[in-house]
Amino acid sequence: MPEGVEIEIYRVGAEAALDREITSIETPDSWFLKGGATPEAVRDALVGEHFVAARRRGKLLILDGADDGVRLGLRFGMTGRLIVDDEASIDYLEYSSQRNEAEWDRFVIHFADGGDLRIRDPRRLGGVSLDPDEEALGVDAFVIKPRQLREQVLVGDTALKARLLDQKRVAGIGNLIADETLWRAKIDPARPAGSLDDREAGRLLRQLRKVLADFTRDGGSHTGRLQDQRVRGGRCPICKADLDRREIGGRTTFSCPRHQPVSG
DNA sequence: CTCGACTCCTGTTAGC
DNA sequence: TGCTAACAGGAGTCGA
Repeated sequence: MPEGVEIEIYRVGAEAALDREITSIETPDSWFLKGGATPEAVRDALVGEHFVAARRRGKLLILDGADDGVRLGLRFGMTGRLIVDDEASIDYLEYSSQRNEAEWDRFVIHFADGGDLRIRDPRRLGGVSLDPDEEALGVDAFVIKPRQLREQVLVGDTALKARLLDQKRVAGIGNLIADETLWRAKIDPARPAGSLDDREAGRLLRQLRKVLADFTRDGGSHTGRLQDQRVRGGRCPICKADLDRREIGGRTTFSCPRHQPVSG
């Protein structure tokens, strides 16, 4: 599913859409427009415009227009894909359909050269907004520093995994990245976020960076070593112990009771 | 302010 | 075989 890793891949793909004149906007699904945006407002803001930058903060993809202040925010939910000129940056998305139907196009930008940029999202959990609130998101997971992790994430009694999924504290981590990172760092997901010692905090950040790099290289958040075993009856890829399956932070959570002991 | 519970969405899959 | 219900999780809202 799209987590920060997929959005980064989308961002690179979106660079192909820069510096091209926008001639029309298709909004076949008005539900997909968020933050009070209307089809008319989006057209007024974008037609005749061109994008000059594709940025990412967490799971939010931001396209900057050439005019001052014009920003388009793209969200992909758990099943949304970005397609530029009929080229999808990512073919496979966990939990999404393996089919590829044009009827799932929720938002399309047409360029003067005949190409286009579109969001194809079967489950409609993504969305498009004008002038998204970037500051509502925490520091991006790809660049978070040890001190920021300590002060913004590793605090309080809330389960560590719930903290990692809280986009206001650190942006870009979804369920699969969280489970893989905690498993590799050998830390129990239910540990109070503020209970980690310095060694564990260091391990967590080191593994987070490694997971993000590995997943980006391998093509998505479904490429983790734990992924195949994130099913009922799954076993730890290292020690073959039966994995624990719990709900933490409102999300299904798999962890190894031997490699991720409750006490640090 | 925090934080858990609930809700939204729909393709896929397990189970009868 | 055909149907139903459960499941997946990102993000917003709400109430304690």
